[in-house]
Amino acid sequence: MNTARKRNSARQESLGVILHHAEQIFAESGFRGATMQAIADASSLPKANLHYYFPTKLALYREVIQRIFTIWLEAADSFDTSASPREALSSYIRKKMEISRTHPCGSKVWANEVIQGAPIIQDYLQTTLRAWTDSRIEVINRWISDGKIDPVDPRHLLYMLWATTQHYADFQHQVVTLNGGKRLDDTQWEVATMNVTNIILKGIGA
Amino acid sequence: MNTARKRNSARQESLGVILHHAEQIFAESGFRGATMQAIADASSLPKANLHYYFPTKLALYREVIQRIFTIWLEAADSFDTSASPREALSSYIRKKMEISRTHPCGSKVWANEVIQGAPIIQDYLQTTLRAWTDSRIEVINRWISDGKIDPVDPRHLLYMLWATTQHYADFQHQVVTLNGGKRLDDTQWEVATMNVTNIILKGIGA
DNA sequence: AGCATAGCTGACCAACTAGTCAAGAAATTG
DNA sequence: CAATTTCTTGACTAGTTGGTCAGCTATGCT
Repeated sequence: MNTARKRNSARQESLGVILHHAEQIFAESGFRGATMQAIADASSLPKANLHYYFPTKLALYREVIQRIFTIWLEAADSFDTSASPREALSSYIRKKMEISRTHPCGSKVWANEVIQGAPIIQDYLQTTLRAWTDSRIEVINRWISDGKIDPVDPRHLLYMLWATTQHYADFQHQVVTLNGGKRLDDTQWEVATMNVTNIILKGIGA
Repeated sequence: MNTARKRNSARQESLGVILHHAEQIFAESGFRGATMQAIADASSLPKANLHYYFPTKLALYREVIQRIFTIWLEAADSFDTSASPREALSSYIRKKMEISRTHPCGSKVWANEVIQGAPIIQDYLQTTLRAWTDSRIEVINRWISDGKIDPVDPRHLLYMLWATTQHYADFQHQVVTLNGGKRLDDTQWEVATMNVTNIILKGIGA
C-alpha cells in the first residue's frame, strides 16, 4: 500500500508539473503557438512523456482550462455568504484581484480562449457560467429593489467587475511596463484593490 | 497621371483588403495560429500575392497593430479638448465603446499581443503609450488638486477605463453568449455605455 | 527470484507552413 | 509598337510540429 501510494503520488507529481508549465506556455503563446516540445522542455521531460499522460495537445489544454474555471467559481462564493452589497462586492473584488496576482497565467489562457471565440470551452459558457451569472443577477436585483444600491444594469456591473480585476492579470505586461518595468509590490496591489473597490462601490451607491 | 492614379488606387485597394482580413484572422487565431494561407483565402488572393505586398507575416502583423494603435490614440484626444472631467471622460468612454463595437478585431489583436508579453510591440508600450499615459496622468492630477474629482490614483483610473471599455470587444464572445447568443443591439450598446459612464463618473465623484 | 505492469524515451513520420522563385499577365510610358 | 515596370500566380523548398511506436527501465506482486 505504501509503495502503491508512492507510484501513484509520482504520477500526481508528473501531472502537476506538466499542467503547471503547460499553463505558463499556453499563456505565453496561445494554444497554437505553444508547442509540446516547449512544454516538455519547461517540465524537464521528453516530449513523448507528455503524450503518455495526455494523449493530445488539446486534451492537455482542456485540462488546463478546467482548472482555472474551478478556481474562479470558488472565488465567487462571496456573493452568497456576505449580507450587504459592500461586504459581498469588496470580498469578491479582493478575491479576484488575488487570483489575478497569484494565477495570472490561468487568467491569460482563459482570455485567449474567449478572444478567439471560445472554440474549446463554449459548453462552459453556455451552461456553468450562464447559470452562475443568472443567479448573481438575481442577487443584485434584490439589492436594487431593497434600495441598497442604485438601479444599475446587473449584467454590466458584473462585466465591470470581471474586466477591472482580470485586467491586472491579462494586461500584466502593460501594467508592468507602465510601472517602469517593475512588478507591482504589495503596497501597489493594495492600492489597486482599494481603487477598484472604492470607485465601483461609490459608483453604484453602495 | 490618371492611369498612374488608377494603378495606385488598385494597390491601396489590395492593401486594404489584405489588412482587413488579416486583422480578423489574427484576432481569431493569434499571431502563430493565423496562417498566411488563411488570410489569403479570406482575401480571395493567392498566398504568393500576400508576400508581394508584405515580405513576411511579421511585417503584415506589425502593420495591423500599427493601425489599431493609431485609432486608439485618436480617440484619446477628448482628454485635452474637453474642459470638465465629466465631459472629458464621458466623451472618452463613448469613443472607446464605439471602437469596441466597430473594431472588435483590432482590440482583440492588441489584447492577444499584450497577453503574450508584447513581443512585437514592446517599443510602442515603452515610448508612445508611456508618454500618452504620463500626460493624461497629469491632467487627472490637476482635476484632483482642483477638487473636481476625488483623490483617486490616476493610473488605476486609466486601467479601469481601458479594461471596462475593451471588455466589450475582447470578451465579445462571452458577452454575446450571456446575451442569449445575440449580438448587442443599438439600445443595449447605449445601456452599456451609460452604465460604464455613470458608475465611473459617480465613483470618482466627478 | 521471476513475472507483470506502469512509466519513460529516442527515433521516426506525415502533415503543415512561411517564404521563394521563375515565368508570365497587365498596365504604363516614350 | 516596343520597352519597362508593376503585379500575379502555381509550384517548390526547407524547416517545424503533433503524434506514434518499439523497446527500455523501474516498480510492485507472489
